Amino acid sequence: MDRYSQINESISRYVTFSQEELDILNSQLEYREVPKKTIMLHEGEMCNFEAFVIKGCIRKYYIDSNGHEVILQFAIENSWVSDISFSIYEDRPSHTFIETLEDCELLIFSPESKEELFKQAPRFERAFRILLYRNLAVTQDRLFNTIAKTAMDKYLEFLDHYPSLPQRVAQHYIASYLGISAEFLSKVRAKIAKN
Amino acid sequence: MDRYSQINESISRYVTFSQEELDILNSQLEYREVPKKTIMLHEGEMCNFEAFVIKGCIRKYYIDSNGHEVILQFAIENSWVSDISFSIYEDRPSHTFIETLEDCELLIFSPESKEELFKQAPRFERAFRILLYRNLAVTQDRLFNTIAKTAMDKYLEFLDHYPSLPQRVAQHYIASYLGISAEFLSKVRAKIAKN
DNA sequence: TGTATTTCTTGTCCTAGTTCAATGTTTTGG
DNA sequence: CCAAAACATTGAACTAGGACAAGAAATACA
Repeated sequence: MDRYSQINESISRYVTFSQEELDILNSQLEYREVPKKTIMLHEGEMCNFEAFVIKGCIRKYYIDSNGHEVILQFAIENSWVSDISFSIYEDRPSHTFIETLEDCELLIFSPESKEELFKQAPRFERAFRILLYRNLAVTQDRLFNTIAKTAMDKYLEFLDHYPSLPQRVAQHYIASYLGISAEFLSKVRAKIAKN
Repeated sequence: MDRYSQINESISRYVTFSQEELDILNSQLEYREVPKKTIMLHEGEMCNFEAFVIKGCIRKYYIDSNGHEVILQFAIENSWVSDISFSIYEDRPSHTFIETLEDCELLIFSPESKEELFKQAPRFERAFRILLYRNLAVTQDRLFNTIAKTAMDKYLEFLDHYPSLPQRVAQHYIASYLGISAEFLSKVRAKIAKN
């Protein structure tokens, strides 16, 4: 199976592209294997990549000045990860980290290669806008859940949404994603197990 | 002052457009005045507009099946409001409402007019992609704050970010936006006032 | 202008979730 | 294969914030 088949299928989901256009896309991507527990973006650094996950799992997280760590995203197969917060609140840099949790196979855009893609095949602007739209909708949904739901409901919804992750990543990462303590998640799971 | 000056300035912030292109943009927009307390999008409805606020204030909120109401966004001057959640979780329609809180002057896209814009002037794809990018960054930042910060810190940050809103909207709306109860926000404010 | 409605405050009691600490379990890597 | 480290569980004490209720203040509107 070809290295680009997943990304081509993923990007074709909402916009149809010719083989020629897909070739341009593929030519702008760099394939990279990254071993697990590699920090790809350190705090304070500017994120100069956008990665599509062919295989593996990545977490993106913030740490604030009080040491609060929150996982903002798990990126698994067929999803994208990057940091876009750099330019928003210039005064207080958002201490974002991006770290592989498993050995990963990635396809990587640099800012330049993405621009070059848009230049050579402008219809990709549209596809990436739609992807972004969906990303925003998911984030809003998650914000709502975080505010309105109990820990139990949040965890059940998480299982629904990412059924494979509890087998793949440490439980305290899931707790951090859900915005609850690792201990309390453990108690929630105990309660679920009893029924 | 021209009805379109604000939107033209706003859209030109990250991409430079010719007057001709801006004219195309403006020709696709419908100007509409909407009185306060008008619900522009009811639960279950599909959102068929995207509105730029020239003047006024709008809230967008969810209500879940347990009656939890959460304000997802305040849209004030020079910002956009729309609902994009329709297509994400098709099975459980997201009960989103969009309501004016003040008398509003708006510029409105229908899905068709936006498509027409992109057809006539494709470079707007880019500008709207960048706007979306920023929107996503703001939403992620807010998710982080919601999870990691105390009610007090969230309110102080809110004041910083939306200094005019406490004078413009009811306090319990702000509480709902912050994910805390109206009563507790009142206590937080009392504590701030004491120092 | 006065009445009704909405909004805000304050107090009391209560609970979901946190923190800390101790113990057990699993994973890692030499 | 073993030791060290990371991870998970459980319990006890605590706290941020919620729910409810009742009164005060502000707004709307007839």
